Amino acid sequence: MKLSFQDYISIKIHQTDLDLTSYIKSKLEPYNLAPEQNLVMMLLWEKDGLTQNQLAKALNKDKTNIARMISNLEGKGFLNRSKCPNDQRSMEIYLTSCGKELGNQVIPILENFNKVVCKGISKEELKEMERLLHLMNHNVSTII
Amino acid sequence: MKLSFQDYISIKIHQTDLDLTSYIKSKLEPYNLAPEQNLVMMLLWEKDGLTQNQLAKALNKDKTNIARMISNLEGKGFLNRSKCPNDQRSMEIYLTSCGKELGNQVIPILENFNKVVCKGISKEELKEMERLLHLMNHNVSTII
DNA sequence: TTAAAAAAGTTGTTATAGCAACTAAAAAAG
DNA sequence: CTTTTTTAGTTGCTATAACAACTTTTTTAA
Repeated sequence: MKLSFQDYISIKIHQTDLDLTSYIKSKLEPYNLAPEQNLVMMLLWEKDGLTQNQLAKALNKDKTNIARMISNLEGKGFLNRSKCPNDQRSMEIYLTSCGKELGNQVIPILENFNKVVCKGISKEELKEMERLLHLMNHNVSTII
Repeated sequence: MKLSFQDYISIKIHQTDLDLTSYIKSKLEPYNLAPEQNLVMMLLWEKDGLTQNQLAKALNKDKTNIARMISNLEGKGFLNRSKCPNDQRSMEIYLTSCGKELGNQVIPILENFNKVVCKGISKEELKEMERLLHLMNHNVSTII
C-alpha cells in the first residue's frame, strides 16, 4: 500500500482533537477549569448527584481518571463527595454553590466554542461527520 | 442555545480519537512501541536523520514532548542522537538497525489499522471528512 | 448461609500534552 | 565586532489517559 504519514485519517483526527482541546483549554483557563474537568462539570450541570462510576461510563473513561479529576475538582471547591446511602461503595458527586455558579459563566463559553468550531459547516455536513466518526468507532470496537 | 453534552462535535471527535488511539495502542504493545512514539518512528522510517525540532514541527507538538519521546525511543534501542555538525544546537536522530527492522514489522500493522478504521467509508466520504477536520482546525487557529 | 464473584474506589506506574524557565549556540543588529 | 535576539534542547510542573493491583462492599452461587 505504501501509505505516507499524511494518509492516515486517524492522525488527522488526533491532530484536530489536540487543536480543539488546546483552544478550549485557553478559554477555560481563567476559570481554573481544565478541559477534561470541564466534561465532568458539564455532566453535573445537566444532572447533579451522579456517582463516579456513572461519570466514568458517561465519559467512557477509566475510573481512575475520574477519581483523580473529582479529587481535583473537590480541591477547587466546585463539588463535594458523599457516600451513597444505598450502596456504601459508591460516591455521589454534588455541585457546590460555587460549582453551580461556575456553570452560568462557563456554559456560554462552551456554546460559543461549538459555534466557532462549526463555522462554515452545515447541519447536514455535521451529521455526516458524526456518522463517519461513529462508524470508525464501531470499526475498531472489539466487542462486535 | 441549551446544548447538551451529546451536541458537541468536539466531544465526539475527542472520543473517536481516544478509541482509535486505544486500538492502535493494543496492536503496537507487542512491539514495545507506544502510539505517539510510533508517530516519531513513522516520520523516521520515511526520512532518517531529522532533528528533534523538525520532528516537533511535523507532529505539531511541543519540543519537550519530542525530547522525552526521543529519549524513551533511544532507551529502547530504536534510534540514536548525534549533534548536527553544522549546528551544534541541533540533534539529528538516526534509526538503529533495530529501529529500521521494526518498521518492516510495524508498517503493515499500521496500514491494516487504517484499513480497519476506514471500513465501509468511501474515498469521497474520507476526503469530505478531512476537509471538515481541516476547516475546524482553521476555525480555532488563533493565527488568522 | 457461608463462599465466590462482581462492583466501586483508591494508589502506583507509564505515556502523552503543553507551559514556564533555563542553558547553549547561532543569527541579526548596531 | 560586540550586543541582542532568536533558535534548539532540557528540566520541572500540572493535567490527562489507561493498566495493574489492592480494599471494601455488594451480589451470586453453591
